Amino acid sequence: MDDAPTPPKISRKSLHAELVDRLQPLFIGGELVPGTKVPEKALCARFGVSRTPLREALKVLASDGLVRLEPNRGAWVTPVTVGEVEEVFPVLGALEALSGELACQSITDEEIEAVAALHEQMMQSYADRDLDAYFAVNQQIHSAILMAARNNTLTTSCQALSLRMQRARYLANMTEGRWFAAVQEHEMIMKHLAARDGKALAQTLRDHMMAKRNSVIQWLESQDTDAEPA
Amino acid sequence: MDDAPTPPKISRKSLHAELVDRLQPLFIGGELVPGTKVPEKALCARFGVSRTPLREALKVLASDGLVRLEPNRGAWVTPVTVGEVEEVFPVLGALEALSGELACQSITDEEIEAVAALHEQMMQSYADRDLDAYFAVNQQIHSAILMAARNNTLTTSCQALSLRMQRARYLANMTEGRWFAAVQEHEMIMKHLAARDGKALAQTLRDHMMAKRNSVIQWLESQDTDAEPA
DNA sequence: CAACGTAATTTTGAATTCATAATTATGTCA
DNA sequence: TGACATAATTATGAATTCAAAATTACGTTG
Repeated sequence: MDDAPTPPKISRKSLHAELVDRLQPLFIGGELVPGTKVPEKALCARFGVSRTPLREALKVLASDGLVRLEPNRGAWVTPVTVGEVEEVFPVLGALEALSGELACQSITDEEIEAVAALHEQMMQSYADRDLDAYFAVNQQIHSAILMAARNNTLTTSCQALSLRMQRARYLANMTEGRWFAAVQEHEMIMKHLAARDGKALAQTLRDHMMAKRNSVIQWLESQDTDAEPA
Repeated sequence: MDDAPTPPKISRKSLHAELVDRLQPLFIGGELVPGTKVPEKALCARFGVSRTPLREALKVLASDGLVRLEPNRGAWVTPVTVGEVEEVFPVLGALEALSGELACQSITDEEIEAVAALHEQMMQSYADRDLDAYFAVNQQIHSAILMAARNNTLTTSCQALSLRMQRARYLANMTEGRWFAAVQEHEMIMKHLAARDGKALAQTLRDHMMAKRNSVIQWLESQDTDAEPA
């Protein structure tokens, strides 16, 4: 039957790029723990590749800030510090604000409907108290807005920074109060997007980011004071 | 005398990082021409290194958008297209706007004086019609504001994008009118910074970026119509 | 037995090697 | 001569190898 009229992929991406994609989830998922060493040898074995492409991938991840390369001492998973979080969120806020403004200029009615559908789905996840599902859909919404901004550079920059913060956000169990507030912020986001009010959407997204920032920092600081006096 | 009480550098940075630093100027300086192939072999010979660290450096530069890696076809210098410029400048504008806002919150009187000195120097370069000096000091001013923002992530993101645009900006000979306008924009920037008016500085920096964007695009389009009908 | 110094081991960084893909050169035939 | 097919060459991607650095293990001495 399928005598290959379409080669599954004209050209598989190079090994190091594949590895970058496969390693990222390990950071988000918490398998690679901030502050610990990246087990080069184990990862080579796991993915069945030699050290050359793996080390190339680590260089790229290092330039994205996910790992830190210490000369002659290997690669370490970048620790999630209060300082880092304080730095990254404002930048992310500025970028998301821009994405909101641009999205309002270019988004189609169909795309707005699609975001609205995701929004409803997220509200359902909130009602169900399903945090994993909530996070996943939340991510999709921000992604969809980014897509509607029609700016690939912006998308790339956002995603790189977002990745760094996601490991923190995933760990940081939201409080009930913060979760409720986040949901309300998303109602606003949806409203401004539907009205194509770029200025308002930008400001709401920026505020949303800063609120997330505060939430994560609060959690980080509570962790510090919990763990320190052991 | 100096029997090494301080080793010049506790540890030299790794070869690939050194290469990244040494390759970047070749992009800005125009030695590596947009759209052409990166001469891997020649660069290895030039820097006296093997292909491994050079290829690692190329992976990093690719993730910064300076080169494009085509599987099995090597590395190509990313072409400077109208589309790219239209994408990057707004992002750069958002980031510089943030840098202005943050700088106003943290900058010291001494730092303001230092920027003012650079500003005067730039004005002198303008009076002298010394474009190279003007560009160099201009770069330093933006850098100083970024430094005053006290946000390393922001600095890194800005510089990576700025690098991509610099090759275009360097090529794009400013018109007399544009140069005059840029100088006036810088007068505003200086004024708002001295007054620590974050909002106003942010807006001015954003406008400044968009004006640069238009200038570069205009030049790019004039190039297209010049070159195409050969 | 604690602190230090030395040797063995492991890990890292970078050069080299090797298989494969792409490009160029050469030859053939209409 | 020009279009195509095939062979030679070169470039690329990734594994392997090797030297140097760091870490660990061990033994010595006070």
